Amino acid sequence: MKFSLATWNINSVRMRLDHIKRLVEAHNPDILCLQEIKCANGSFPIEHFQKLGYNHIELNGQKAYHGVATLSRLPIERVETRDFNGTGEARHLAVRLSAPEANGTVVHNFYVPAGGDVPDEKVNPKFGQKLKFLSAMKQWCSDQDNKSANRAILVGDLNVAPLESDVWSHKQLLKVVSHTPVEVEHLEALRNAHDWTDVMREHIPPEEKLFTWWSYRARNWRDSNRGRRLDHIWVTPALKSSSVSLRVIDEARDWEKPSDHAPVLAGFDLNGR
DNA sequence: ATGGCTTACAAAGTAAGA
Repeated sequence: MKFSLATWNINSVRMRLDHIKRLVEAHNPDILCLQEIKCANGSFPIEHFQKLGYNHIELNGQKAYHGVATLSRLPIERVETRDFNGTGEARHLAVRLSAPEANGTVVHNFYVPAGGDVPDEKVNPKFGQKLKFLSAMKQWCSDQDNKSANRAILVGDLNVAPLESDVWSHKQLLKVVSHTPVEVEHLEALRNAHDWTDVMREHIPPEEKLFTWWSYRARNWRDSNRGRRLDHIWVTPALKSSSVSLRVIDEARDWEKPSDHAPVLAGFDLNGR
C-alpha cells in the first residue's frame, strides 16, 4: 500500500484555501495534516476540501487559536484527541487508516505549543507549558504496549528544531525558544520513548541544513534563509523502512500571503513492512 | 534587526506566533 502525506502549519486554513488547492494540484497528497487551522470545527471549510477529493475529514478545531485537521482521500477512522497539557487547547488528533493493508497504521497530527518568548518557565509560563506538553507526550509513548509492533506515523509542528543543522545559526539560537538545550532534551527524550525515527533526516543527512519555517519579518526569506526545522515526520520502528520519499515544498513559502511554514511531503510504502 | 510581519476578533488595539 502506497500513499503520500503532507504536513503543513497553515496559519489559518480559511486564509489559505488557494494555497491548499495549489499544493494539491502540484503534489496531490493522499493525506493532509494541517496545524493552526485557527477556527472552530463549525467554521472549517469542509466543502473546499471535498471538492479537492478529500472526502474523509477529521477535525480538532477551536476558535481563533491552534487547531488541527486531518484530511484524506483514503478511508480513515477517528481514534482520539488528547489534551496533553490539560489546557483544553486543540493540539492533537489521531486517525487510523481503514484499509486492511494498512494493518492499523495510525496517523498522529500534533501542534506542540510555541512556548512564548523567554526560555525560562519561572518568568514565562508558556515555556513551562511547552516542556510539560513534551513530557506528557513522552509519558504517553512510554506507556504504550507492544512498542515493536505499533504502526504509527507522527507528524506536525513540534516547534523544536533539534539539530544544529535544523537552524540557521546554532550558536545564535541557543537561547532562542525552539532551539534551547532543554527543549531539545525534551524532544529527544520523547523520540527515544518510542524509538521514533526522524524520517526527514533519514532522507536528508544531518550535516545538511534543513528548514520548514522562515519568519515573516525577513525582507527576503530565501536570501536571508534564517530558517528553522520545526515541522517533523516520525515513524515507529515497525514502519522504519516505509518512508520512500521526502521533500520540503519550500516554493509554497513564496506564494502570495503565505503561511510562515512550508509543507513537508512524504511518500510511504507499507507493502510487506 | 530574530523581529522588521501576520493572523483572529463582539473590531481597535490586543494577543499570539517563533
